[in-house]
Amino acid sequence: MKIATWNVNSIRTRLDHVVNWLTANPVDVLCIQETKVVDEDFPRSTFADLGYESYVSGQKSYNGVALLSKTPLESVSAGFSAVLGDSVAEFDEQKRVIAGLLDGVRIVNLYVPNGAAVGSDKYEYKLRWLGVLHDYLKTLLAENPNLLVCGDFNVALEDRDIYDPTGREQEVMATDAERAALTKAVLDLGLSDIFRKFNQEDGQFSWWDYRAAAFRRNLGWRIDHHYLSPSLCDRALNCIIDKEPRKLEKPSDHTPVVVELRD
DNA sequence: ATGGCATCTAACAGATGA
Repeated sequence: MKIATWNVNSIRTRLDHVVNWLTANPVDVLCIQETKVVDEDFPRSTFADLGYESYVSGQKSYNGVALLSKTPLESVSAGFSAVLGDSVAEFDEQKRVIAGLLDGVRIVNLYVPNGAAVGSDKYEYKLRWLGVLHDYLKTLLAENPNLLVCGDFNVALEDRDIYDPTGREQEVMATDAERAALTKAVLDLGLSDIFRKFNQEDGQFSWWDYRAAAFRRNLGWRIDHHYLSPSLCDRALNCIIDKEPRKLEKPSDHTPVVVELRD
Protein backbone atom coordinates (compact mmCIF):
# COMPACT_ATOMS: atom_id res chain seq x y z
CA MET A 1 0.00 0.00 0.00
CA LYS A 2 1.36 3.39 -1.02
CA ILE A 3 0.12 6.58 0.61
CA ALA A 4 1.22 10.07 -0.40
CA THR A 5 0.78 13.52 1.13
CA TRP A 6 0.95 16.71 -0.93
CA ASN A 7 0.07 20.30 -0.18
CA VAL A 8 -0.92 21.39 -3.69
CA ASN A 9 -1.65 25.08 -2.94
CA SER A 10 -4.96 25.15 -4.87
CA ILE A 11 -6.28 21.97 -6.51
CA ARG A 12 -7.78 23.96 -9.37
CA THR A 13 -4.52 25.71 -10.24
CA ARG A 14 -2.53 22.49 -9.77
CA LEU A 15 -4.96 20.04 -11.38
CA ASP A 16 -2.73 19.11 -14.33
CA HIS A 17 0.25 18.56 -12.04
CA VAL A 18 -1.72 16.31 -9.74
CA VAL A 19 -3.23 14.32 -12.61
CA ASN A 20 0.15 13.84 -14.24
CA TRP A 21 1.79 12.87 -10.97
CA LEU A 22 -0.94 10.37 -10.10
CA THR A 23 -0.71 8.85 -13.56
CA ALA A 24 3.02 8.34 -13.14
CA ASN A 25 2.73 7.45 -9.43
CA PRO A 26 -0.54 5.54 -8.98
CA VAL A 27 -0.48 5.50 -5.18
CA ASP A 28 -3.38 3.90 -3.35
CA VAL A 29 -4.25 7.05 -1.44
CA LEU A 30 -3.26 10.67 -2.04
CA CYS A 31 -3.79 13.03 0.88
CA ILE A 32 -4.13 16.61 -0.37
CA GLN A 33 -3.96 19.87 1.58
CA GLU A 34 -4.83 23.44 0.66
CA THR A 35 -7.44 22.53 -1.93
CA LYS A 36 -8.88 26.06 -1.58
CA VAL A 37 -12.21 25.05 -3.07
CA VAL A 38 -15.73 24.39 -1.83
CA ASP A 39 -16.83 20.76 -1.99
CA GLU A 40 -19.20 21.16 -4.93
CA ASP A 41 -16.40 22.59 -7.07
CA PHE A 42 -13.79 19.92 -6.28
CA PRO A 43 -12.77 18.24 -9.58
CA ARG A 44 -14.10 14.81 -8.62
CA SER A 45 -14.84 13.70 -12.16
CA THR A 46 -11.27 14.31 -13.28
CA PHE A 47 -10.00 11.99 -10.58
CA ALA A 48 -12.81 9.51 -11.15
CA ASP A 49 -11.56 9.21 -14.74
CA LEU A 50 -8.18 8.22 -13.25
CA GLY A 51 -9.84 5.61 -11.06
CA TYR A 52 -9.86 7.59 -7.82
CA GLU A 53 -12.74 8.29 -5.48
CA SER A 54 -12.62 11.75 -3.87
CA TYR A 55 -13.44 12.53 -0.25
CA VAL A 56 -13.33 16.23 0.47
CA SER A 57 -13.65 18.80 3.21
CA GLY A 58 -13.18 22.18 1.63
CA GLN A 59 -13.92 25.85 2.07
CA LYS A 60 -13.74 28.98 -0.02
CA SER A 61 -10.27 30.46 -0.66
CA TYR A 62 -8.36 28.91 2.23
CA ASN A 63 -7.38 25.54 3.67
CA GLY A 64 -9.32 22.48 2.54
CA VAL A 65 -8.26 18.82 2.60
CA ALA A 66 -9.10 15.80 0.46
CA LEU A 67 -8.44 12.08 0.21
CA LEU A 68 -8.19 10.40 -3.19
CA SER A 69 -8.40 6.61 -3.07
CA LYS A 70 -8.39 3.88 -5.69
CA THR A 71 -10.39 1.67 -3.33
CA PRO A 72 -13.46 3.16 -1.64
CA LEU A 73 -12.63 4.19 1.93
CA GLU A 74 -14.61 3.22 4.98
CA SER A 75 -15.55 5.41 7.94
CA VAL A 76 -14.61 8.73 6.37
CA SER A 77 -14.92 11.67 8.75
CA ALA A 78 -14.06 15.35 8.54
CA GLY A 79 -12.94 17.49 11.43
CA PHE A 80 -12.10 16.93 15.08
CA SER A 81 -15.66 17.06 16.33
CA ALA A 82 -16.62 13.90 14.43
CA VAL A 83 -14.44 12.10 16.98
CA LEU A 84 -14.33 14.45 19.98
CA GLY A 85 -17.79 15.99 19.89
CA ASP A 86 -19.14 19.51 19.72
CA SER A 87 -16.86 20.89 22.41
CA VAL A 88 -14.14 21.29 19.77
CA ALA A 89 -16.42 22.50 16.96
CA GLU A 90 -14.67 25.88 16.83
CA PHE A 91 -11.56 24.11 15.51
CA ASP A 92 -13.52 22.69 12.59
CA GLU A 93 -14.51 26.05 11.10
CA GLN A 94 -11.27 25.90 9.10
CA LYS A 95 -11.24 22.69 7.06
CA ARG A 96 -8.00 21.00 8.05
CA VAL A 97 -8.84 17.40 8.99
CA ILE A 98 -10.16 14.40 7.07
CA ALA A 99 -9.73 10.71 7.84
CA GLY A 100 -10.69 7.36 6.36
CA LEU A 101 -10.11 3.64 6.77
CA LEU A 102 -8.45 1.43 4.15
CA ASP A 103 -7.69 -2.26 4.72
CA GLY A 104 -7.72 -1.74 8.48
CA VAL A 105 -5.41 1.27 8.35
CA ARG A 106 -6.77 4.53 9.74
CA ILE A 107 -5.43 7.31 7.53
CA VAL A 108 -5.55 10.86 8.89
CA ASN A 109 -4.84 13.79 6.57
CA LEU A 110 -3.98 17.09 8.30
CA TYR A 111 -3.30 20.67 7.36
CA VAL A 112 -1.85 22.18 10.53
CA PRO A 113 -2.29 25.95 10.88
CA ASN A 114 0.67 28.00 9.72
CA GLY A 115 0.82 30.30 12.72
CA ALA A 116 1.70 33.53 10.85
CA ALA A 117 4.18 35.11 13.27
CA VAL A 118 5.49 34.02 16.65
CA GLY A 119 3.29 35.45 19.38
CA SER A 120 0.41 36.36 17.05
CA ASP A 121 -3.19 35.26 17.55
CA LYS A 122 -2.69 32.75 14.73
CA TYR A 123 0.37 31.35 16.46
CA GLU A 124 -1.61 30.84 19.67
CA TYR A 125 -4.38 29.23 17.64
CA LYS A 126 -1.84 26.84 16.10
CA LEU A 127 -0.64 25.73 19.53
CA ARG A 128 -4.20 25.24 20.77
CA TRP A 129 -5.07 23.35 17.56
CA LEU A 130 -2.16 20.98 18.18
CA GLY A 131 -3.50 20.43 21.69
CA VAL A 132 -6.83 19.30 20.26
CA LEU A 133 -4.97 17.12 17.76
CA HIS A 134 -3.44 15.22 20.68
CA ASP A 135 -6.89 14.32 22.06
CA TYR A 136 -8.13 13.42 18.57
CA LEU A 137 -5.25 11.07 17.76
CA LYS A 138 -5.29 9.49 21.21
CA THR A 139 -8.95 8.62 20.71
CA LEU A 140 -8.35 7.19 17.24
CA LEU A 141 -5.39 5.15 18.43
CA ALA A 142 -7.49 3.59 21.18
CA GLU A 143 -9.94 2.43 18.50
CA ASN A 144 -7.38 1.11 16.01
CA PRO A 145 -3.67 0.43 16.51
CA ASN A 146 -2.99 0.83 12.78
CA LEU A 147 -2.76 4.63 12.54
CA LEU A 148 -1.07 6.71 9.85
CA VAL A 149 -1.12 10.49 10.29
CA CYS A 150 0.19 12.55 7.42
CA GLY A 151 -0.02 16.02 5.98
CA ASP A 152 1.45 19.50 6.12
CA PHE A 153 2.44 19.99 9.75
CA ASN A 154 3.95 23.44 9.37
CA VAL A 155 6.55 22.47 11.97
CA ALA A 156 10.16 21.39 11.45
CA LEU A 157 10.86 18.98 14.28
CA GLU A 158 14.64 19.22 14.22
CA ASP A 159 17.32 21.64 13.11
CA ARG A 160 18.40 19.25 10.36
CA ASP A 161 14.94 19.73 8.85
CA ILE A 162 15.71 23.40 8.10
CA TYR A 163 18.27 24.69 5.64
CA ASP A 164 19.49 27.25 8.16
CA PRO A 165 18.23 26.97 11.76
CA THR A 166 19.89 30.24 12.80
CA GLY A 167 17.37 32.33 14.68
CA ARG A 168 14.74 29.64 14.49
CA GLU A 169 13.28 30.50 17.88
CA GLN A 170 12.02 33.74 16.36
CA GLU A 171 10.63 31.99 13.28
CA VAL A 172 7.25 30.39 13.00
CA MET A 173 7.41 26.63 12.27
CA ALA A 174 10.60 26.15 14.27
CA THR A 175 10.05 27.43 17.81
CA ASP A 176 10.48 25.19 20.80
CA ALA A 177 6.80 25.67 21.70
CA GLU A 178 5.67 24.39 18.30
CA ARG A 179 8.05 21.45 18.43
CA ALA A 180 6.88 20.60 21.93
CA ALA A 181 3.22 20.83 20.92
CA LEU A 182 3.73 18.54 17.92
CA THR A 183 5.83 16.14 19.99
CA LYS A 184 3.12 15.89 22.62
CA ALA A 185 0.33 15.61 20.06
CA VAL A 186 1.92 12.90 17.92
CA LEU A 187 5.30 11.45 18.97
CA ASP A 188 4.40 10.97 22.62
CA LEU A 189 1.53 8.73 21.51
CA GLY A 190 4.14 6.35 20.17
CA LEU A 191 3.95 7.44 16.53
CA SER A 192 7.16 7.84 14.53
CA ASP A 193 8.25 10.27 11.82
CA ILE A 194 8.78 7.45 9.36
CA PHE A 195 10.97 9.38 6.93
CA ARG A 196 13.76 9.29 9.52
CA LYS A 197 13.60 5.50 9.69
CA PHE A 198 15.14 5.47 6.23
CA ASN A 199 17.04 8.74 5.84
CA GLN A 200 19.22 10.52 8.40
CA GLU A 201 20.66 13.16 6.06
CA ASP A 202 20.16 16.87 6.42
CA GLY A 203 19.13 18.86 3.35
CA GLN A 204 16.01 16.72 2.89
CA PHE A 205 13.09 19.09 2.40
CA SER A 206 9.45 19.02 1.31
CA TRP A 207 8.76 22.76 1.04
CA TRP A 208 10.71 25.61 -0.54
CA ASP A 209 9.71 29.26 -0.54
CA TYR A 210 8.66 30.62 -3.91
CA ARG A 211 10.97 33.58 -3.37
CA ALA A 212 14.70 34.05 -3.66
CA ALA A 213 15.15 31.02 -5.93
CA ALA A 214 14.87 28.90 -2.80
CA PHE A 215 14.26 25.62 -4.62
CA ARG A 216 17.22 25.95 -6.95
CA ARG A 217 19.43 26.70 -3.94
CA ASN A 218 17.74 23.97 -1.84
CA LEU A 219 16.80 26.48 0.84
CA GLY A 220 13.90 24.44 2.19
CA TRP A 221 12.16 22.93 5.16
CA ARG A 222 10.90 19.42 5.86
CA ILE A 223 7.41 20.11 7.18
CA ASP A 224 5.34 17.44 5.38
CA HIS A 225 5.41 14.19 7.32
CA HIS A 226 4.04 10.69 7.78
CA TYR A 227 3.67 9.53 11.39
CA LEU A 228 3.06 5.81 11.86
CA SER A 229 1.98 3.78 14.86
CA PRO A 230 4.33 0.94 15.89
CA SER A 231 2.36 -1.76 14.07
CA LEU A 232 2.66 0.23 10.84
CA CYS A 233 6.31 1.18 11.37
CA ASP A 234 7.07 -2.52 11.19
CA ARG A 235 5.34 -2.63 7.80
CA ALA A 236 7.04 0.45 6.32
CA LEU A 237 9.24 -0.37 3.32
CA ASN A 238 10.37 3.13 2.35
CA CYS A 239 9.52 6.82 2.55
CA ILE A 240 10.44 9.05 -0.36
CA ILE A 241 10.30 12.80 -0.99
CA ASP A 242 9.56 13.24 -4.70
CA LYS A 243 11.09 16.57 -5.73
CA GLU A 244 10.10 16.26 -9.38
CA PRO A 245 6.80 18.20 -9.25
CA ARG A 246 8.59 21.13 -7.59
CA LYS A 247 10.70 21.51 -10.75
CA LEU A 248 7.72 22.14 -13.02
CA GLU A 249 6.34 25.46 -14.25
CA LYS A 250 3.96 27.04 -11.73
CA PRO A 251 4.52 24.39 -9.09
CA SER A 252 3.10 24.06 -5.63
CA ASP A 253 5.65 25.23 -3.08
CA HIS A 254 5.38 21.76 -1.49
CA THR A 255 6.23 18.41 -3.07
CA PRO A 256 4.81 14.90 -2.44
CA VAL A 257 6.04 12.57 0.28
CA VAL A 258 5.23 8.89 -0.25
CA VAL A 259 5.31 5.99 2.21
CA GLU A 260 5.02 2.34 1.19
CA LEU A 261 3.62 -0.28 3.56
CA ARG A 262 3.97 -4.01 3.22
CA ASP A 263 0.53 -5.54 2.61
C1' DA B 1 15.36 43.37 2.98
C1' DT B 2 9.00 45.55 7.42
C1' DG B 3 11.54 42.23 0.96
C1' DG B 4 11.30 38.45 -2.16
C1' DC B 5 6.50 35.08 -4.68
C1' DA B 6 2.09 32.85 -5.25
C1' DT B 7 -2.90 32.09 -4.38
C1' DC B 8 -7.47 33.69 -3.49
C1' DT B 9 -11.50 37.11 -3.85
C1' DA B 10 -12.78 40.65 -6.10
C1' DA B 11 -10.97 44.36 -6.72
C1' DC B 12 -7.52 47.25 -10.07
C1' DA B 13 -5.43 46.09 -3.64
C1' DG B 14 -5.55 43.22 0.58
C1' DA B 15 -5.37 38.82 3.19
C1' DT B 16 -2.93 34.66 3.65
C1' DG B 17 0.62 31.58 3.33
C1' DA B 18 5.45 29.48 5.43
